[in-house]
Amino acid sequence: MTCQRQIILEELGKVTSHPTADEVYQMVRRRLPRISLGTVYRNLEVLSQHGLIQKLELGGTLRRFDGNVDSHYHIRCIHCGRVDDLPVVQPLDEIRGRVQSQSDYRILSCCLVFEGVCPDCSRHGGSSN
Amino acid sequence: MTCQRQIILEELGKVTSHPTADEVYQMVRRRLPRISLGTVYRNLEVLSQHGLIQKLELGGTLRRFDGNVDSHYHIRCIHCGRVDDLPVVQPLDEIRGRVQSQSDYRILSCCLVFEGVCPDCSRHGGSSN
DNA sequence: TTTGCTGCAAACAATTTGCAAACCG
DNA sequence: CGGTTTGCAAATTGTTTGCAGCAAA
Repeated sequence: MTCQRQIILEELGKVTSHPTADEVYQMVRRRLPRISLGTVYRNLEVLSQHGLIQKLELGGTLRRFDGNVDSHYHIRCIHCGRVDDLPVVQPLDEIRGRVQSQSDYRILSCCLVFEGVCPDCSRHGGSSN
Repeated sequence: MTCQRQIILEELGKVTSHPTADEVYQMVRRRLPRISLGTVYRNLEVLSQHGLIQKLELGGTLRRFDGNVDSHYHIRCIHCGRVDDLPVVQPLDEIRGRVQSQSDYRILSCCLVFEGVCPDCSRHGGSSN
């Protein structure tokens, strides 16, 4: 656990915004101005493989990262790209168990992803990215 | 509906393999040797916006396309990247309704994505891509 | 001294775009 | 004709990699 890795983890823990790799880079750079984007990518990868953060691949172009490793749902705004957490209305483990019994894959994980329009974009007619 | 667009749609309807854009390009090229990859991308986009096909963003690097537009689950093998359909153990509309009542997003769609190891990769110890 | 990590820059892969010609209505 | 779509090639975007120097064990 290098200093860079530690700080990346800390910064991710501070926010609930599901930042992209580049956003993490910007956040971390305030504390480590000389860190490189490559290092950020490498450490995000290592951290997620150790289960300390979650790598989110929710569609849209960008990969995002989440300091909250508990299993939960996400929703992405198709207008602005913002990603939020959703209340869990049913444990995914339950669905996963039922699917597992019907599939000959060995299931390792599952995620439930919603797409929609966030409150801000609904209000403003949803301009921009 | 141009000739190219028609053929792309037809070819997608023939398979259940969730091909990538490039795989669609290879399929279509057998019938239209002079079609370009750019045209394939453009038409896949148009077709999915008109709800004639489904664009899948299941994680992993590649975007995939599905001629089956009914709402269903998918599973992706983390070893070989193969994508299969799964038996639906609970309608997504039901979960979606429950989430909608708790969220201030306007929900447009949702998808349930599983990750695991496919039977082939399980057997062979799961080499390769 | 070996091992792993960094910053940097170049490489990559998937997708998108600009453009002139071809096509369609 | 006017708008759309095409093939082609070049550009863009997000991410990964090679490498030489550093730091820690």
